[in-house]
This record gives sequence, C-alpha cells and structure tokens, in this order.
Amino acid sequence: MMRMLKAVRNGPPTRAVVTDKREAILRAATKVFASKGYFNSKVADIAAEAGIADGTVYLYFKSKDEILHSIFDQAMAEFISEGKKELALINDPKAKLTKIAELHLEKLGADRDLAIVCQVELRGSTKFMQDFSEAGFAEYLDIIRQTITDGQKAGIFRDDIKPVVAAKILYGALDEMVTNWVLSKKSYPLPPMACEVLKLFFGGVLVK
Amino acid sequence: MMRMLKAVRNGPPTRAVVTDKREAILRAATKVFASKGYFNSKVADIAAEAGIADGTVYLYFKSKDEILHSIFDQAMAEFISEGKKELALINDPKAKLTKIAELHLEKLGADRDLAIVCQVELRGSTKFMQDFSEAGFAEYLDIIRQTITDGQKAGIFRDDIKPVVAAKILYGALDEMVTNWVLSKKSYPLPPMACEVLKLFFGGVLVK
Amino acid sequence: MMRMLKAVRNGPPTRAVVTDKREAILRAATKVFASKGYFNSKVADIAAEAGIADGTVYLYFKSKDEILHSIFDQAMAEFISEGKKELALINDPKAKLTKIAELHLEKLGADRDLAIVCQVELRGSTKFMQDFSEAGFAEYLDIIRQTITDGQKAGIFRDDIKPVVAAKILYGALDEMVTNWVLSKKSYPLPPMACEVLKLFFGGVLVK
Amino acid sequence: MMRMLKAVRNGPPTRAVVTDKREAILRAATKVFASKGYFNSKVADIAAEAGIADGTVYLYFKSKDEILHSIFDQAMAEFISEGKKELALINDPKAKLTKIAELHLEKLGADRDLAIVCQVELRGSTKFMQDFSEAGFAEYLDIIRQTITDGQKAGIFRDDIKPVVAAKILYGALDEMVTNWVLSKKSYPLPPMACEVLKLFFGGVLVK
DNA sequence: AATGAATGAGCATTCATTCAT
DNA sequence: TATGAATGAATGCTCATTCAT
Repeated sequence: MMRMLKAVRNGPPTRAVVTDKREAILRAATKVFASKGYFNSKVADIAAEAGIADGTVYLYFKSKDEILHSIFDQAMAEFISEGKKELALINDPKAKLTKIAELHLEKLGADRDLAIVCQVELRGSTKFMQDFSEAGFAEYLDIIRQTITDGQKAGIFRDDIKPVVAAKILYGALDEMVTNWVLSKKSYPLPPMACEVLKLFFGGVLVK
Repeated sequence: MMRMLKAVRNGPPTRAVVTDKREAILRAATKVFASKGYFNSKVADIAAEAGIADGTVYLYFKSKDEILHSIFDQAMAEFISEGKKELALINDPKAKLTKIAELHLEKLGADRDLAIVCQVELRGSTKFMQDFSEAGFAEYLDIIRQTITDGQKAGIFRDDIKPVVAAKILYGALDEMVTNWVLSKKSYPLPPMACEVLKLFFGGVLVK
Repeated sequence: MMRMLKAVRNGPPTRAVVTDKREAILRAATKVFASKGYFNSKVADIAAEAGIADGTVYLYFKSKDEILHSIFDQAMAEFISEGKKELALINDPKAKLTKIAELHLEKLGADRDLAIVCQVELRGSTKFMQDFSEAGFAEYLDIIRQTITDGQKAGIFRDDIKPVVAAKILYGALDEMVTNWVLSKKSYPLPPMACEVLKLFFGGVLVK
Repeated sequence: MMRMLKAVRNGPPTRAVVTDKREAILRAATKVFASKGYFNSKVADIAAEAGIADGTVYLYFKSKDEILHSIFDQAMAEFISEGKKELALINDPKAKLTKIAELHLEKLGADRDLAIVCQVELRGSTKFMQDFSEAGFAEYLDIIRQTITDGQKAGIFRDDIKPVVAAKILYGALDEMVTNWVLSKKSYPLPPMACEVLKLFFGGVLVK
C-alpha cells in the first residue's frame, strides 16, 4: 500500500509530457479494461483510446500486464498517501475506522472504471492476488487491525473478538459494497454505504 | 442460486456414462483453472487432465466458456439443493443465519480448487458477474435478506438496519474469509471462521 | 555429420503421413528460404508453399528456426549415411578423396535450393556455424583429414603438408565451387568440378 | 574489389567531420553485427555503440542495409587500393599469388569483427552475394585468374589447369582459412596460413 | 461416441524509419 | 546537424474449435 507514485508532478516540462502520456495510457487502459475485461482488451484498443500509436504504449510500459499492475499501483499509492494524511489527524479508533471506510468508498465511488478494474479484473489473476495479498493488501488490512487493537486497549471494542478477523470482516463488507455497486445496473452513490456498514460493524444486528 | 443442474442424475445407463464423462471434464477443468487461471488454461490441458481427447470436450460443452459457467452452475445447484433442505428444518432466524454461514464455508472449504475458481476466476468476467448478480447471487442474497427481515419481525434483530445491506455485509464478510483462505499460504480449516464472522455480525464490535 | 534421420520410412501408415507432411514442410521451406532468404521468409510463405495452414507447421516444428536446422540436419544425415556406405568400399586414399569430392558436389548439385540454403542461409548465423563447426562439420573434416594421413603413411601424399590444413583446403575449394555454382547465373553441372579440384589438389599448379 | 569509397577523404574540414562520424558508425556497426548478427542487431544498438542518437544514423546512411554494404565496400576499397599498389611492384606470377594470399589473410586477420561480418553476415543475403559476385568479387577473382594465366604463359604453371577454376580454388582455400579462424574458439594468427595454402596450391599433395 | 490432426483467426510486441524541435 | 519520441507495418506463434475417420 506504500509504493510511491512514479509520476513526477512538478518536474521539468519534458518530464511533464512523459508523465502526461503515461497517465493518458493508464486512463485509457482503465477505461478499456473496465468495459471489455483485461483478456479481451487489445493493446491496440488502449492505444486508440489514448489517441496514440500502438508502439508508443511500449515506450511507457514493458507489457500489457505491466499496465494493469500500474493502474493498481498508482491508485493504491494515491489512496495510501491521502489516507495516511487524513488518518494522522484522528485518534479515536471508532472515528478512525469510520474515516477508513469513507475513504475506501469515496475513492472507488469516484471512478467507476477504476473500481471495475480493481474489483473485477485484478481478481482474475491468482498470481497478482497472491502478490497483492503479501504486499499492499496486507498493509491495508494491518492498518485496520491495528486500529481495532487500539480500540480494544482503550476499552471501546470488545475483547473477545480477534482483531485480524474483524479487520477482514470490515474489509470484506466494504469490498462487497463496491462489488455490488460496480455490478449493479442502478446508479447510486457509493460513499453513503459506509455509514450502513459501520452501523452494523460497530453494533451488530442483535437487539441489546 | 437456483439454476437447475443440466446433468441428468437418474437417467438410463447410457445417460449415466454421459454424466460421468461430463463430470470428469468439470472436475478436470476445476483443477486446471484453479492452478493456472481460466485464460491461461488450454482446453487441451483440461482434456489431458480428464484423460480424453481434445475434441471430446466439445461433445459435452459448447465452449471453454461454458465449462467455466457449468462449474459454477453445478456447484451452486448442489449448494442450494442441500442448503434448502437443511434450512427447512430451522425456524429461528439467528440459527438460520448460522447455518447459512456454516454451509457457505463448509462447501467451499471442502474443495479448494472449486473455491479458487469461484473466488478468483469467475471474477475476471464482468459479464458473468453481472449475469450472476441477476440470477443465482440475487437469490442467495435474498434468502439471507428474508431471514434478517424475519428476525426483525420477531424482534430479535435491530429495526434500524436495512436487511438488504445487512445481507450484503454478511455475504461480503463470508466471501472475504474464503478469499483469504484461498490466497493464504498457510493451511487452516475454513468452517470455524463462520463462528467468528457471526459473533461480530450479531453483536458488533462495540462494548455494550 | 552422424545425426540420424528422425523420419521413419517403413513405419505404420500413421507414421508415414506424419513423415510425409513433415517432409513436405521441409521441402517447402527449403524452396522458400532459398528464394527469399531465411529472415525475409514468413512462416506463412512456407505453409502456403506446402499447401497447409499456418498453424500446421507448428505441429511438426517448434519454431521457424528449428525448420532451418532440420533442413540441414536431414540433408547432412542423408549425406553421411550414403557417404559412409560408399567410402567403406574404397581403400586407396586418393580414390577415397576423389569419391568424397564427387559425393559432395553431387549431393548439392542435385538440389539447388538445398545448396543455397546450406551455402548461403546457414552462414548467416554465427551461432549455428559455431555449433556446426563443433559437431557435424568437424566430423566431416575429420574424415578427410584421416584419409590424408592414411595417404601420407602409405607414401602417396607428401609428408611436409599438415593433414588438417590440407583437409580444410580441399573442403574450402569444394565449398567455393558450390557457392559459385549457386550464385552463378549460368546453369552448368556441378559434379564435373570435382575432377578439376582434385587435379589441382593432388598435383598443384606448378610444372614439375 | 574496385568499388570506390563513397566517403571523401581530402574534402574540406566540414567534410572531415562528416567522414569521422560516418566512420564511427561503420566501426560501431561492424562490432555490433559481428557480435549479434545483422538481423539481430538493432539500429539503436549501432547508434548506442557509436555514441550518437538513433536518428543521426540516417543522416549518414539511407538504411540499415546500406550500412552493411558500406562496411564491405569500404573494406574492399581499402584492400584493393593497397593491394594494387603492392602487386604493381611484383612481376613473378608465383610471387604475385603469394602476395595476394598474404594480403588477403593479413587484412582479415587484422580485424576479427570485420572478418566476421564479411565471412558470416554478408553470406546471409543471396541478393548481396549475387551483386558481389558480379561486381567486386569477379574483379578479385579476375586478378588471380590473370596471374595464373600469366604463369602458364611463362611456363611456370601447368597448362592443363583451367585458370578460372584454379583461381576459385585458391580463393576458396583462403576463404576457408578465414572462416575457420573466425569460428574457431582458439586464437591463432591467421597470416601464416597463407604459406600452408600456397605450398599445397603450388605443389599439390602427391609425392612427385 | 471418440479421436486428434488440421485449421486460421487473432495479437502482443518489435524496430526501422521519420520528423518536429 | 543532431536528437529521440513517435510511428505503424510486420510477423511468429497460440489455441479454441472443427471434422473426417
């Protein structure tokens, strides 16, 4: 979750162009992958969508596969960098989990194509999922887990719940909201779902 | 969740052979897809694994794609048919949800290859996911939702929670348990996770 | 020079067909390579020339490169097997060298396309030449060298000449005859050149 | 052997620079072609080796192909111009052939990369070989042939040998020495082989 | 039903060449 | 002159599917 963004934002003009074209390809690929699926998308489709020649793609990416990974890496890097900043300002574990859930759904809810790629296309690769599982994802889950542990120490959260499991459950619930939203034919705002998820996550379904 | 199994189970002897070979292909495909991924698996790999000639596959399935779908359809059909039987014996909404969670994790925990295909490979197809979303999945979610509604009517579950959302959350949490189990390098039994998920689902994380 | 021919000649019908198609591809490739050069020949050209589909080529050969090597291997194997048989009947070193020269020019003179591929196309690959240099070619040269050594022991050939060098010179002279014949626009029979080469090789140019 | 060098040698200073860069490219290309082969060498490799930009290559050569030809043309021109000078001082046909053989092996023995390109890479192109066969090569062979004819008239060389054939044989023998040297893993001086070749060429292998 | 040889459409990638700067 | 980013034509190889046996 911590890999840094490769693109330089305040570099010299030359760099800016490079970055621009790279990002254009990434944006085009996200759109194309989202609409046809990774394996059904041709590199030529991406190039056409980006308004460049086929070969130009390979000046910025080593392979079609690298494009897919870069889409995720870049999104993750942005998400993490923003997220860390926002979370640093919060101490209360409950408020922290709330912010995490909100950021999660806001980020993906703001870019449906990106959400599709992340929810649907990336899953098609066991290998990628396993790598991801080790690297970025583990880190994300760990942030949630740590927050839960903190909450338990503070006496806010129940002690008889395993933080790792609770973290997975929260993540799974959020992930499901995104997947549902992505696959749904109806168009509705995703972020408000955070509130629903948290209500249940915090209080459970049973009447007290 | 309700699509009927295409294979005939009590047909004449001739049909039985057909079913056997069909199932052999399905089993082989599940294994192959699980280990290499759908797009990286060749029909020839499946045929080899099933111990038949390449062309024979097409006597039982119209296309490679149909095999993938059939794997899911068959698993789903079995799951549903078993599930319905078991759930019919239970009245208490809480016990019913418990049984659903247990069945979900038992079914997938009993066949890792099947779990991989369902959790990882099927996701690679937006189109399939959307179809699934309309058909089987909607039905599965609906059973959960109905049970929650029943629980609310019975005064067991909180009224301020939307049943549809709660159903998704429970499904998402279970789904995440499976995905984690599938991708994990460590080997551990999946079914016990049902208890953990339900504890949190029912009671929430907050100290009362 | 001793690699055995892979094709089975008296095998079962099935085998015969396989061999036939394999040989058809080899023949087609020889023709195509000879007329356009290896790197300018498309696999599709070979397939078209052989009257088969592009993909069929890959049922018999792993790659375009393997086709080139197989052309040479097969020709070499045939040449050696025939050659050994004929040479076994001869004892006189002078007669033996004569037979070698004749076989060399007869073999290549009988198939211009094959000669072009062997003389021109195979040379384009330093790597292949080096492998060849180690394997087949070394064996061929060695047969010549041994014959010269035998002639020296028999007092027929001069003692002050290094057999290895003489062998290379004879080979080089024959090779040049073939290359010239291949590149020449005029059409003339190649085998008679053996006599000319040997006359000079045996007696030198100086007046005695 | 007589094609004139395209580069201008005594032009104005500006031209000198042009020539320098042109030669740098030629030298770089010789090295690159020798180590990877013509078809496996990229124009970008040559530019990198020469320390210039890719596009700059095209300010001095129309195409990659022209570079290969120019390497040969330039080497040939130098060889011929030097050779003619040296041969003009000699009258004796035997001494003349000796000088030719020495020059041939000295020239190529002095620049292994150049030798590789001339012996291995140039052969990969039937078309080039044919052009060469008509132009430069024919001239080279003709010098040898003429010298042999002179020797016959002078009563030094046997009359029953065809000068054209003898010329080819001598060339072929020398060529083989070079090819062997180029492909050999052992490092040894090439020029001394001239003596061996000539000994046999002049005297033959038979005991008189 | 079963086979497996044959098919041929499809596609990622390379690289010689161009051209705006 | 020099650059090097951009181009886009070109092609070896794969593999789902067919069909004669």
